[in-house]
Amino acid sequence: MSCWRMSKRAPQTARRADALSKARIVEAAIEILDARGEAALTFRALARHLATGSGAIYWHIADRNDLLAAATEDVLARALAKMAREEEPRAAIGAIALAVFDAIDAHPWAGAHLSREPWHSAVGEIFERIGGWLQPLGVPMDAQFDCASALTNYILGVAGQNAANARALPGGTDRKASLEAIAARWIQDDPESRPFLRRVAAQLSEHDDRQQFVAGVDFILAGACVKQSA
Amino acid sequence: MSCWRMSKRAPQTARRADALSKARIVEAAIEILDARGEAALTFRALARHLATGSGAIYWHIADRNDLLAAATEDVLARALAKMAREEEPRAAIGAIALAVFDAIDAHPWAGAHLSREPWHSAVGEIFERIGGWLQPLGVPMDAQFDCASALTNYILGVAGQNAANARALPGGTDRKASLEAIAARWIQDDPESRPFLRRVAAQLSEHDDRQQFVAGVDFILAGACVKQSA
DNA sequence: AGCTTATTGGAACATTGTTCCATATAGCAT
DNA sequence: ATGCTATATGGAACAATGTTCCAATAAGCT
Repeated sequence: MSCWRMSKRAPQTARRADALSKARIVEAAIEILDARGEAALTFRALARHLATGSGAIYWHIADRNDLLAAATEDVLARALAKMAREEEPRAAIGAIALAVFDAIDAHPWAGAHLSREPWHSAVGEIFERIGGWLQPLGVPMDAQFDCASALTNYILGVAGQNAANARALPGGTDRKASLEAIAARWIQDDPESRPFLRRVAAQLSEHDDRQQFVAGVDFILAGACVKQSA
Repeated sequence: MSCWRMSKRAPQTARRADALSKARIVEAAIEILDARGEAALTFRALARHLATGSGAIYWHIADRNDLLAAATEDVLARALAKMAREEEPRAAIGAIALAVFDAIDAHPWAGAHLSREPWHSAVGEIFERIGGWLQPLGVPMDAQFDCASALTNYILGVAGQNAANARALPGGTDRKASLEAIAARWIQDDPESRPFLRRVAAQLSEHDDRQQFVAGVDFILAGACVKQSA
């Protein structure tokens, strides 16, 4: 109800040296999320980490979703800010996509949140940054919106999958073995079935996610450039 | 612990006319999911719907996730089965993609589940069906795996977003108004900021999701066909 | 100094998925 | 028919969670 700051000014003067604030709460949340995953972020764990009670936390944030959104914003804004600047359109778009990919690879819970809430401001930022390069890249005017959308959808899709993988393969699990197990289940028993999967099974268990991600971005860009202006 | 059927044969003879079974439970779950969304699928609601107790349900399914997976499998298998058969590669891939899109549009919770568990057997089926057409379509051999992956990622990304939209805009909400609100938040106040988003804001709030989805598929396919064989 | 408001900590609540268990039923052997 | 055993059922009980509530505190203002 009475959320953060209905007062006139921001509370410049801290209550104590370690006073609570949205920023400090988000920081603590990110620590927990990175260390032990999304399921470990409970209000009790967070309160313990901050040496306070859950009620105090609710004074600064609206609810758990608000907290996850703020943590996601934090992580993505930082990643996009310290991105290398590029001059050439294709390289620039690739750099943006990879910055997002790497941020989500490092913080899979953020990817899960973006998939769940695609209207998050970070998505707007990604959409804008990518969209701005489509004209210089030579994507026809009437294809630019669809192209930016396709790229955003693709990036969010990969984000969600990375988050799912991180959830399923917590550190220490043998990635290759897990992928082989999935491939085996997909291929099924019948030796006639699923010829395509059989053919690419080795690639499935050995491929590099990051490299494959870039390949997908390149497909979309190449396809959008090829498109004839109507 | 003792999951379904450790007995020698399947229980051919039903206990009662309305005996419980995994199929009946999944059917009831789908009814609840379609009618009132994913959050409404609780074991208590399900037990009430089936006029039984939650313990009885656990005899047939492992846990909530197993139930969602089975419901997703059901819905997607049905959609892929009754798909129109196509002869031409591009049309065939489009038809597969649209069958998945439409199934998830009708059952957004299934999209959410697929995003959360990309190793679901339905994803294997989609991957295989699409992959099988890439050779006839003319996608270079060494690009086929990446192309099928990109398409699958893209489809799952859109699936997740559709699920999120359905969660945020339950029937009756004005879609256009909601999209305009998102666009306004994304564009921010500063009239100089976000030029691309400003330019496409109208498209953002008026576009057709299904048509835009197809455009994205076409980009990926066109891009994959253009790619030079290394 | 007193008063008001912002903030805190933790108890209490409602709801969830899941487990447990006492009971009932069907099929089978005798 | 009659008991026996594995299968199946219904609902109570449990642990965990997000959220709300509230009494107590500390800061800033007059």
